[in-house]
Amino acid sequence: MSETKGTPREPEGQGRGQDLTLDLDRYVPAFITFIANKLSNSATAFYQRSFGVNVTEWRIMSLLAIEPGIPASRICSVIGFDKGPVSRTLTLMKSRGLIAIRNDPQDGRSHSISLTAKGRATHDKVIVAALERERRLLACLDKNEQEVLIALLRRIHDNLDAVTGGS
Amino acid sequence: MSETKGTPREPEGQGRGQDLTLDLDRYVPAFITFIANKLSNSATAFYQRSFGVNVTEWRIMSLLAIEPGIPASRICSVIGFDKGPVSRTLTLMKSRGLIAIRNDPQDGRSHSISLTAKGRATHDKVIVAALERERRLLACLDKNEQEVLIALLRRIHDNLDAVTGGS
DNA sequence: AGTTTATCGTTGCCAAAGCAACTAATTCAT
DNA sequence: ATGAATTAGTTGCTTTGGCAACGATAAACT
Repeated sequence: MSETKGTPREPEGQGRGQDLTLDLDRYVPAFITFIANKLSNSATAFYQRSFGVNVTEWRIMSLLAIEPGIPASRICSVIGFDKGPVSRTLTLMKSRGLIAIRNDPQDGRSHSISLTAKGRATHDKVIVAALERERRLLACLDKNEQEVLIALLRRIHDNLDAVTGGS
Repeated sequence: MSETKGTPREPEGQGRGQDLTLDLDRYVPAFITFIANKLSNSATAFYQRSFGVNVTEWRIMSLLAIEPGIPASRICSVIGFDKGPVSRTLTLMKSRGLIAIRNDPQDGRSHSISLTAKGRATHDKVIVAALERERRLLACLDKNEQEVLIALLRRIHDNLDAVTGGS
């Protein structure tokens, strides 16, 4: 308010002086958090209602379809979740017959996790809905813009240590 | 695995047939969720330790600095949170002297919320750290790429109804 | 070999946030 | 003007997910 937008030096966006504020139309952490929360909430509601799985379970299933036989630690690092919730979710999924957990003969601490036939069948249903949801989300961008977005997000993803590590 | 990557029709990325799987290197919802979770977790840990506020409190403060005197409903819609947690957080912030809540003389249900001097002082400290965190996050992109990312995220943000609404 | 150290996973505990039910207040419709 | 519908915010309940402590196994270092 006290700052005139009349000098649009391209990379400005905040007031200088004593009334420094965020520009919420350009603040990336807020954007990403907002989008992610809405996506996860609506995905859980929809997947739960339609297929009886929540988003976390779906993410685990989608990874197990790609990399069968992985241990829990691999799931944690790929989906970025703590091992506590992952362990609990795996226990639940096993009890529902979605996954099989075998001991790793090489390492008594580790396990080999994979989808059962039932888990695979559920996966094959959910993935159709998941891809359709992504398609709708990205429908506001043309094909090239989608590629640009994916490339930029991947670089941000790979740069997260710059924020989460050294604080 | 059963699909040869030898026919790279640009917009492929998934196997066809019975072993349809996600391509996690190109699946936007997973990227965004991963990034958002890591950002929020590390932000809360850092802001809590350094300034005694969590990320939700910081988001509310940053909005109150921009739009003093708004009601809670406005906070909910801008930060994308449910009114329950927002109400509880506001109560806590008031008890700590960060914000003032006055009754709206026009509407007995509504309130006018604003930062106190103490809240403003905290805001002015946190924002420096927040901008520095964003700077580090985006340091892997050049200035133009950052602009592109912001524009694309804004369009995704504005398109969320396509996924959260009709399903 | 034996002791330390590191890793995998489980569990207890807690904070964060959504949903639903509710109260109070306002607006809308007759 | 009065009853119906809407809206603002509070509160109870539940789910989700992180952190820390732990037990069990494996690796590393004398």
